[in-house]
Formats: sequence, C-alpha cells, structure tokens
Amino acid sequence: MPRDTAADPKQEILRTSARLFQQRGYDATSMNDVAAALKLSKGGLYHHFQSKDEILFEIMNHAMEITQERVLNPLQGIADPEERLRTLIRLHIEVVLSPRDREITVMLHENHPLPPSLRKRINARKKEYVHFLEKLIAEVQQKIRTQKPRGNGSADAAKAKVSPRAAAFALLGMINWIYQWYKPEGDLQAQNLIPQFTELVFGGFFA
Amino acid sequence: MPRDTAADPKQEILRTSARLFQQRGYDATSMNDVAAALKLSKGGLYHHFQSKDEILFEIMNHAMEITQERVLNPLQGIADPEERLRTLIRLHIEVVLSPRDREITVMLHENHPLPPSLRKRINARKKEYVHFLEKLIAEVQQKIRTQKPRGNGSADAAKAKVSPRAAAFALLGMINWIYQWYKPEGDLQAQNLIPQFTELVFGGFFA
DNA sequence: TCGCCTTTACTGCACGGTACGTTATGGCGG
DNA sequence: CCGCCATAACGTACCGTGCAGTAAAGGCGA
Repeated sequence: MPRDTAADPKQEILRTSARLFQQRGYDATSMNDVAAALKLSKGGLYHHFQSKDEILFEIMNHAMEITQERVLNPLQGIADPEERLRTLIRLHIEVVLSPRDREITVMLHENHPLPPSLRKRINARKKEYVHFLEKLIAEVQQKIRTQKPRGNGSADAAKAKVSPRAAAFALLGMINWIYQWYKPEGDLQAQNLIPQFTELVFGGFFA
Repeated sequence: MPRDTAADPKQEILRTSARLFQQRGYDATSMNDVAAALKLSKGGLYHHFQSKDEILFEIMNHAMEITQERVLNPLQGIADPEERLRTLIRLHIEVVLSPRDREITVMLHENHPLPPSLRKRINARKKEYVHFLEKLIAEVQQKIRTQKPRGNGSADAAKAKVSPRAAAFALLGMINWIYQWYKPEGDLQAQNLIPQFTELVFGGFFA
C-alpha cells in the first residue's frame, strides 16, 4: 500500500535510499550517506530500520507492489486482448516515466546483493510478468490472425515466425530500457512516447 | 585491439574482473576476490594493474572497442540502408549473445563509479551509437516510403508517426535488454532470436 | 638477471552495526 | 495545572571488520 504520505519517516527513508542506491550503487552508498541525505544521524536511521538489508528488502517489495497496482491490476477489467495490450504498454511506460515510481522500480532491474529468498521472489514475479505478456501477445496475434486473412503467401514465406515469447522480451526491452536513456527534460515524454511505442508494436518500425 | 590471447595475464585479469564485477557488483568485489579467482595473490595482481579503478577503466575501454569492431566497422561496406540495419541487428545481437563479449560489454550498461572523464567518454560513445542508429533508421524509413506508396490514407491518420529517435531507443532496448533475460541454456539463441527480432523490426509484432 | 610472482605485515580509512545518553512529547493522576 | 513517567526519535562515540593499497624480502624459472 504505497500511500502518499510524505510525513511517514519510513517511506521517506526508503525513497531517499532508493535514489541514492540507484545513483551510486547499493554497496557504494553508506548508511552515513543515507542519514546525511535525510539530515539524520546514523543512529536515528537505525531507529527506524534494523539494517541496510532491511531497507533494500522494503524497497524491493514496494517496487513489486507498484507494478502490481499500477500495471497489472487495472488490466483486469479489459476484455479485448488488443485493448489490454495497448493499455499495458501505456501503464508500464507511465510507471517508468513517473519520477516517484521510477526511482523505486528501477531497483528491480539492477544487480543487488539480495538474500536468496528475496532474489527468488523477484525472479518469480518477473517470470510471471513475462508469461502474462507472452499469453497476451499470443491472444492478440490470434485475434489479428482471424481478422486479417493472409495475402500473398509466397512473400510471407521468407519472414520469421515471431513467437510470443520473443515478442514479450522485445517489448519488455523497449519499455524497460527507458530507464537507461530517459531524461525528464528530454523531448521524449509520455504524450509522444507512448503513442510511438504503441505504434512500433502494432504497426512496426517501418509501416 | 582485443587479441584472443589467453596467455596474456592482463587480459585474463580484465576478463575475470569483469565477470566478478558483473556478478557481485564492483564495490562488493574486493581485490582479494579477484586475486583468488585468478589463483593469484593480491600483491601479484597489483604487479599488473595499478589500482582497482584502472582495471575498471580498462574493462570499459575494451567494451567500447568491441562494439566498434564487431558492430560498427563491418557495417561500412554495406551501401543499402535496409541491409545495413539488418546486419546491425544481427551483429549487435551476436555481441550480446557471445559469452566472451557479453561479460565485457554488459559493463557498459551498469551503474559504476567512474571518473568523470571516463563517464563522459562512455556517454559520448553511446550517444554516437544512438545518432548513428537514428540516421540509419531514417534512411530505411525514407527508402521504404519511396518504394511503397501509401494506401488508404484515412486509415493511417490515427497512427502515430514514429520518429527515428524513438525507434532507435526502442531497438536498442530490445537488443540490450537481452543482457537481462538471456540464458545460454534457454531456447532463444542466435539462430532463432536474430530472425525473430529482425522480423519484429521490419514486419512488426503482429504482421 | 629479470620478470613474475608469493608472503607477510602493515597503514589508514570506511563500513555496518551497537550502546548509551539526551530530548521532546504525550498521557495520566493528584 | 503540574509533576512524573514512558516512549519515540534521535545524537554521539564506539566496536570489530574489511577494504584498497603499500612495502619489503624472498623464491623460482626462463
């Protein structure tokens, strides 16, 4: 339950820690760094969280919750697979572009020393998302295939058949790579990026 | 000049360091860890490299050279833009999938503490690659536009115009995200992945 | 002889975490 | 209303450990 409560010191610690971990790396960010950024002492920090590990643990849990609530849950009311995929693309990109969500969710994609059980949970969640996306893409492929009968069969023979799995990884790459290049002051923002990426998926790069 | 010389201790140190840095993170990998993995002492390690920083520096330089030699240089003899783009996709994916190149080049995409000058150089190289790709995609768009006259204009009005820039980032995302999900023992390997990703680019996800 | 180590010991520093003291605040009872 | 107490939320000083890097002496093999 990520409540927007700037008055909650624990949330503030998590947010600041996530930002510093992302900027400098987990191991290169000391608890003194985090404390200083919060204008606390280290002792004050340890009043709220038992260890540095616990902070990382909580950040990861929070990041997984964001994806669940912001992306996956709103899709459940959408029956049409194509519409569902379009909405997924939009929602996922919105999470990546949102400053608040970005600094937390980027942590899911970086290599952190995590306890095996947490690492396992995160990997399981990632796999679920991939499978979900894979199935959704398969549905959309099926739908489009029954709506548009194939023409000029011999021209299509040279084209590779794209598996939903490869397509799912490609789409995740397109979206999640945004963490690497996105700039809040750049000219690619939600209102032009989402339509373009959606068009790349549905119309191709050169349609 | 990355020479395939397993007898070159410096190269061996760089390779092993890159692997460990990638697995555990730069800061969480000690010089003792690196030395132990090489069956050396720390003192022996410092005989070859002056500092941990220097090792990281050399790894990064090497990674940039790989991209230049393996991807960009071979493209120069190809006149046709579409052919050039197809080849770029193939070569870039091959780099990511090659065990030797992957463990070095992945370092380019992780958040390491780097001296500002090296960070600046890497960012400049990345930008060059993006610009190169952007221009190439624009050429292909232009070529395809002059070859295939647009039909049913009103049906196209609802489609977003995809800028070469957005397309370039999307393509880089597709390819570079492979670092995140690829498994040497998985069912997606070069011979099926390259055709599928190429098809995704040229034919779309649902063509 | 020289390159390439090993071993040992060390330095200075920074780290995560701990222990204890202090302060501010709220609640309660006389 | 005020004193007292409990507690949360700190701050400071400290601990033990591990780090990058250094130095010196010596060994071994080509």
